Amino acid sequence: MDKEKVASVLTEIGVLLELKGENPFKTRAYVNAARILENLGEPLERLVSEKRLGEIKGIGEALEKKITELVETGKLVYYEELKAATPPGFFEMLELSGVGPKKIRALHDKLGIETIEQLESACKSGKVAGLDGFGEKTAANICEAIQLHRTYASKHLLSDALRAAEPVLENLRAHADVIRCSSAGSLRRFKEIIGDIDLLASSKQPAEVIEFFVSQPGIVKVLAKGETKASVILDGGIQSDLRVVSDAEFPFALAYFTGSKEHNIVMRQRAIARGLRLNEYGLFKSKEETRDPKLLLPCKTEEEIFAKLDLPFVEPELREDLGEFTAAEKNELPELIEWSDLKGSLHNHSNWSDGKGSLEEIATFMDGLGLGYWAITDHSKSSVQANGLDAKRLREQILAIKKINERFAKHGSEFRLLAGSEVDILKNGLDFDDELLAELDVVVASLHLPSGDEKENTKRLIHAAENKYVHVIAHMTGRLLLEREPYPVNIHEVIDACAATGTWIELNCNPHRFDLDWRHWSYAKSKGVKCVINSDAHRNEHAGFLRLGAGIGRKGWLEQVDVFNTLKLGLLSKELKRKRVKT
DNA sequence: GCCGTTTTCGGCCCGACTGTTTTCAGTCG
Repeated sequence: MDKEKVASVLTEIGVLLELKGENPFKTRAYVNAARILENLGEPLERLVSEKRLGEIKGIGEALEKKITELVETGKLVYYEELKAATPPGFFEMLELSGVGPKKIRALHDKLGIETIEQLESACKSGKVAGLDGFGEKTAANICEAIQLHRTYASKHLLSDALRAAEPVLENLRAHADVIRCSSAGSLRRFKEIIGDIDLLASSKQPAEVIEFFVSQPGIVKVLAKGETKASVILDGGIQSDLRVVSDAEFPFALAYFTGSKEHNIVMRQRAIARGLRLNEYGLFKSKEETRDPKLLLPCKTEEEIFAKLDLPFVEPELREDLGEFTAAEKNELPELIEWSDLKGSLHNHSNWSDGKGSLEEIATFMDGLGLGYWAITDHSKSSVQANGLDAKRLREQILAIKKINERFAKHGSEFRLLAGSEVDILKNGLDFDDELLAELDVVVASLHLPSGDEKENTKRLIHAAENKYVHVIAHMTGRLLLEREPYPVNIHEVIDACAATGTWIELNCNPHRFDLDWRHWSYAKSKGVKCVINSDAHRNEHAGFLRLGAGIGRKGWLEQVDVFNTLKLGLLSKELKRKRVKT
């Protein structure tokens, strides 16, 4: 069993233990172990066979035994027994807002409820309201939560969350009673999937700001409203929480609510180790929890908080407790890429295949954005559904691009279109022969029809990387966020092959993809593999994806030097030719 | 269930909001 599956079993055990009413710290140990495995730098099988699992902090005797059983036998008796003893409907009930393990347990023990449907009818018949610790209001809230659960999915794409959050933030910023405000949480950390939108503001009149917030246009429902905090559902079904604090508290609250939870725990521990206490209200000279202003070590910004804990500023995208503290202590934090470093995109479409604009329109638009180049990589002939180009049409397109470039040159513009192809990786090789590929400026290779077999997919991708005319492996895993799982592929083996052949890997910045996942870039980087942040544009507006892609690149610790489409055209062209010369 | 340069046992981050409570439990982040 591979580490992703092992990790998901451990996470599920965590949930099962929670439902069982186990010690919450025991629960956390399982969830924590799952996280450790997901971010493992080396193959889990090797750790197991060399009996080195126990050396990892957070994995003790019991977890080592269970993980070993999972890896070696593909199952775990403990997990199966736990699962058999838990009604499957519990998991769905847990997704209801306001319903947690304790309530589920009580509802089951006293009313025998095992499914959402039974829960709904028990609420309606008044049975729930009659229970100890429950009441009319709770029953009504559960009914509403069930409705919301059915209407809205609870996870959202980063791009959707940004689109919903930006106007609200803008309005808050313009409000006279708001001193500072910011997004926080997973949105500020630029996670590819967002649960809800966390917002933070500072003000001397918190109640006024809360009132203003809940009266924003496009709010479907106000879930909760207090003096300093409110939760709403925005149009489109995304929940948004606003917290209002004093301006002195703002940097502490911003750091706290930005998280991640794991990052915060380390920050608190660093404070404790220095005889201080850190919480959302401040950094205090105290050995106990406090918010006594007399003990406060004032900080105007997050930078100052980090400095008082002997650290340089850690960018929000890095705050996942995935190595940022070690790097910060050694003063080795990366200088993260900025989206304005990007000079163009090497994977895009036109109306010659399934894109929207003509070559001329695309060139004019991208030049107008101030970009230096834009590759046209329409689909190859096997992608019939996308109107893929055959060899004849591709050669016509190369000529058409040449003419457009001549016109740009004549008018003194340095902007250029690059002639390319997104060539399909088929079962028996690439969709075009080498002779044609050699005529292109840039070749992007994609696996559009993967098999269900990891070995087969891996082999095909490696084969593509080994072709000296292929510059870039595009959207390596084929995932569609919240829609489709990645196809099975051994990512490390493909990265190794790219390293050996000088092939670049794409960070596809379509917000449904963000593929290759940011979690794999540190490995790619360690192998010296270069990244290309591509918008995979099918219409001109998609150039805006580059901003999102750069943000995901930052999450993957990428710097300008790691990303080849930060190069100016002259240097890029040299790099594009290098692989062909080398082999 | 994990962990330990004070500890091998007793901690493990902690506060706001809600609803049900007359002082707190559950949930959430």
